[in-house]
Amino acid sequence: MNNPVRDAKDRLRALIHAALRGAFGETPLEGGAEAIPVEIPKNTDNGDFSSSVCMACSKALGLPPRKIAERLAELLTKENDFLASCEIAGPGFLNFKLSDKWSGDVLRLVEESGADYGRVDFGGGKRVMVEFVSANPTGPMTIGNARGGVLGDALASVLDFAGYDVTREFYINDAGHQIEMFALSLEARYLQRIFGEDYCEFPENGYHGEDIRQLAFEFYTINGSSYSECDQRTRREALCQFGLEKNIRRLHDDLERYGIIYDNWYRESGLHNSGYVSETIDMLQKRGHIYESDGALWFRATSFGCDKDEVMRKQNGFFTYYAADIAYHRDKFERRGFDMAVDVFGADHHGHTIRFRAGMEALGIDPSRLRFVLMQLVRLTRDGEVVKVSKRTGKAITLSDLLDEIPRDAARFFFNNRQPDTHLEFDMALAVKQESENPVYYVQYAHARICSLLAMLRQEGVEPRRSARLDLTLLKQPEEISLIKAIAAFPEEVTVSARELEPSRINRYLAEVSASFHSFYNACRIRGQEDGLRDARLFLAWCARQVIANGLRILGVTAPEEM
RNA sequence: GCGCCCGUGGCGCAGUUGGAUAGCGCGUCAGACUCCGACUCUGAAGGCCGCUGGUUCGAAUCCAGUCGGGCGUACCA
Repeated sequence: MNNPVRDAKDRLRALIHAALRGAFGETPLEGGAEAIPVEIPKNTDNGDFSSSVCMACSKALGLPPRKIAERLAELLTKENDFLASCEIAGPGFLNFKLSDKWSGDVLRLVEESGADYGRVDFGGGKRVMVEFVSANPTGPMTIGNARGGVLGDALASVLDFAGYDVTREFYINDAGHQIEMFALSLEARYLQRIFGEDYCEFPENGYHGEDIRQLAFEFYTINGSSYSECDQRTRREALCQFGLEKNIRRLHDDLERYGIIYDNWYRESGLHNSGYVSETIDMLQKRGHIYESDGALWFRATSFGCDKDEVMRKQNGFFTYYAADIAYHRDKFERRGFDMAVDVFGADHHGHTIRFRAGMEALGIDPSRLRFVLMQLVRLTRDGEVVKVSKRTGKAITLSDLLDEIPRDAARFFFNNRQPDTHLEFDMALAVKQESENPVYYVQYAHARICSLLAMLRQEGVEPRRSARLDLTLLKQPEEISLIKAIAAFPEEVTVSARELEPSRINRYLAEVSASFHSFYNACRIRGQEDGLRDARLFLAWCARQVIANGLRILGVTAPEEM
């Protein structure tokens, strides 16, 4: 057992299944025990778990739900150490209360698993790649990248916790039109540095940022004017290489400062240089999905549900970004053998999802192996006012600007605090507040409070005891019970987060456990209680600390022992 | 035009494969420490789940339509 909630549900399903067979000789639901609905009721008065199975079976059995419920309840209440009670309520719900053995099992599992409590084998060791941020190497990272960074990183951790073999990857778009523009912009600044501002026109769609000028000047400082006389191509390549390496280094460092470490940085240019892009197009051609028109090569995307075809190779002979991306994703599945690939990107790219899937299908790769997390844009605010630019630079706020102002923990927690597909409001004033209205402090405080409690009792000579020497059935106050339930929910929360690709559930879960702990802490004193009760409660607090620490670790947020 | 996402108390958001009285945080109001960290807790007020119809024992959830907001629909990435 490593998932108490899932196990309890499965066990209840099996019991109900057996009772149905016992009472009616059949299970009228298709799918057998698996299909029996069992859930945790919102209202705790309705028990620990409940089932609406009687309503679902009513028609097939030709009996009113309550009649079915009566027959089942009779069989289900026969002695067993798992169920404490089974009651009939409302239109025919079966409401179950579990015996307190279950609570003890939950806490013993936390003790046994420690830092691994919450790990489940949902992923079955399948290899999954999470590709995220993949910001253009032509400039610094934006706030949007900051959200994508946390989202991707936390998602990767969740998947790891859920039993996948995870690889984090950054895809560097170091080829194509924008890199051309990058090179042209650098060249212009370089030549202007040598021959004066009027020497040449700045390219029309070039990058006007100060960072480009800076890069060109650095290049000049190192190489002097030696590249002013050589042929254009050599000059551009040298400048481009120089600029890219500098920028990629910076992306790497900014992300590291943010707590994000990639397993792999993958270069688009490699796909072109090795001929993999054209090989991929050849493959599509052999399968009959490519045609020529107006001097360009087109992919018949309309055969796969898209509303228009896509250019793969332009009139000018260059491949489109789309062609490279199809090759890149083919590489993920075919050459590197990932079972699943997740792409995290901005909602403004949502049009890609269907086109990417079309490409995979055309290549004979099951498109369901490719999944997407789309995130909406971020709105930065300060005290209710929208913040557009950095006070210091007057330019759009970059990730490193943000980290100059906001602690890493707060930034990481905030950017993951909402479902990806909703617009996220990031209140910079709130993020630095050390008060309960700031959710990250609320959670961290709960952790610190428990640590401090443990330390204090230790000083008084009270060590936490092993569960084997405790009577956990002493924990029966409502606050104790609901804290145990909250702790029990963690593995299932990890499972659902992984299944839905939704790491923000972990934030909400942590806030819940923390609230549950604080309530417990206020209602149930530990110091000064009779030894047995004191030790049981201390153990419960210790378990709560472990769960909070594990959850925070998934988010890449620290779990401080004091604040 | 076509396509995707989002409409839930004043604000920000949850709500699992349809389930019982729609929750949480902030804010508002009223309370709780000579006692384990008050960075905390307890309670109250506050909602036609955008609107209309449909599916059924049962809808915030599924379907159709409609209104409002965001985005996409390049031989850019």
